[in-house]
Amino acid sequence: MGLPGTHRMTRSGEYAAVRTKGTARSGRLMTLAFLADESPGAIRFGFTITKRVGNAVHRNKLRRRLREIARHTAPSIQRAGRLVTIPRPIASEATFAEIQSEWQYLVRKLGLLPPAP
RNA sequence: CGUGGAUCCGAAACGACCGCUUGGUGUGGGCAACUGCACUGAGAGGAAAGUCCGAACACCACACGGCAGCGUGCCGUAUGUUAAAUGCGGGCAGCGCGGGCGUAAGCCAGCGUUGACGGAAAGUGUCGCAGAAAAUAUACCACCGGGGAACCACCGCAAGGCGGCGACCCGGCCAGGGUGAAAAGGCGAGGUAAAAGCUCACCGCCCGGACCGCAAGGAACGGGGCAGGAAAAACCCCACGCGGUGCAAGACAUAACAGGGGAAACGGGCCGCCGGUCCGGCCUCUGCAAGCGGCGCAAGUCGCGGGCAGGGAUGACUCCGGGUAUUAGUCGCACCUGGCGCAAGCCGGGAGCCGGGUCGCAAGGCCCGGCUAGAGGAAUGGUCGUUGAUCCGCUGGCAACAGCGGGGGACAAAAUUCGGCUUACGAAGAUCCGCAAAUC
RNA sequence: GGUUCCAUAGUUCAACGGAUAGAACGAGGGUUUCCUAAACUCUAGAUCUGGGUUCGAUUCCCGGUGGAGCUA
Repeated sequence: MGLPGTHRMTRSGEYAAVRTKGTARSGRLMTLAFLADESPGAIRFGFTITKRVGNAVHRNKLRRRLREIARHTAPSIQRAGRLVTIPRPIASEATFAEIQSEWQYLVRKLGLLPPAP
């Protein structure tokens, strides 16, 4: 899994709820969707990597990079909820720094982090 | 030297920081499930891929009979506990190369290469177009022989005669007919009115076959005028093999009725169908028996009842593309109150490798010990730095190459395990072999 | 993971192993109309890919690619 258990999303119902009820922000490389939880708790992350991205090796690589970014950013996010990341196929060709900066930019647009100084 | 093929090796290296899954030990929390911390070990491939074969293993009733269906298909041998498969050797057939013999048809040996390589004289069906004809060899054109209307020429006064051409009829009849992927033995001679294996020589072919070979098969010799085109990756026939389903198989958590008979109307399973059979249910009988009640001081006896069903609170889980309504199942804890059941939990350790012992001449057999990835919205990683196989650009140089800059490894990731097959794949290296040679 | 199946014009479907691979809708051009629609007419356009069997392959066989269904 790559993330502590409290930060995981494991059921397809959760993904569906976030995509239909949550608010989404799109960038050049990916789309982020967020759904706030009523009760307090930790932020939970999910990743949807479609087969259009490539074969299993490329999908694994991309998911691990996104997971690593989320792992480093998670302590800064105070709100409870569920956040789904859906990258576009071109994201597999981007560098780690490009993915990281866009992901954090989209997270700020969703109001989960204070604006960049 | 170049180039091609096969097999093997190999799958960039090192470091720092931050993480994930999991085994063990210690320790803390919790009733438990579980969870925190510390230390220590393990953590993708040669194809993990495609899912094309096979095996292990598991369950279904240890696996019944027939039909259907599916698979395999030259021979020997080795490896593979068996299988799938692979290696080696051989046979036959096709193609290519050059050579020898022969007037030629053709034959002979050699080298290379290819072959899903049982059967087309068991049966059914197919062979478009073209062509006279496409599988029963018939009709047609043309040819040859006989008869011969009409017409023409000649002779004759005429009747008529003779000759030519010849519709048509009878017979010969497959040698010729520019087609086609394929045309029904070839070639030479004889033969004939013209022809034809009609006859003969040679060659080919078919049948039998001494003998050789483990076998596939080869073959001296003898016989036969020659039938029998192709395709079975068309149906099919023959031989051999196959019970079904796949880890989403399944197992676990003491026990919680047993046996006989009947009916043949029900359900399920063994295989897709039929037969046959098994299990369950139904009816009935016998035995045992929880519980309740009556009688009895008691042992006991009589009757009812009945052999697994019902309800509730809370938390979580299973399931779900979305919505509404409703419901089911499971787990832990607390309940009557245990069990059953269970998709949650847990197991799924099988097979392989290494070492030792022992038996054996050996190949190898047996025993013991150790090692072994176990994830599951799916771990095995992320970032940075150094080095750099190779590549790109620029400059210099005839060239090898040198300098500077850039980029930085191919294909592709376990999902029960193992053996094969197929497909994908960067660089370097190792071994063997071919692109021939020799003889007649 | 396992298992079953499919692939033909832009789309939906045809085609005993033998035409120039056919039809409908769609597309483009033309006729008609003041213009459009409708109608009529013409045209273009395809066998997923690589081998094999066969005289000949969309069809039969074997690899590959892509896609779909079933299975808790």
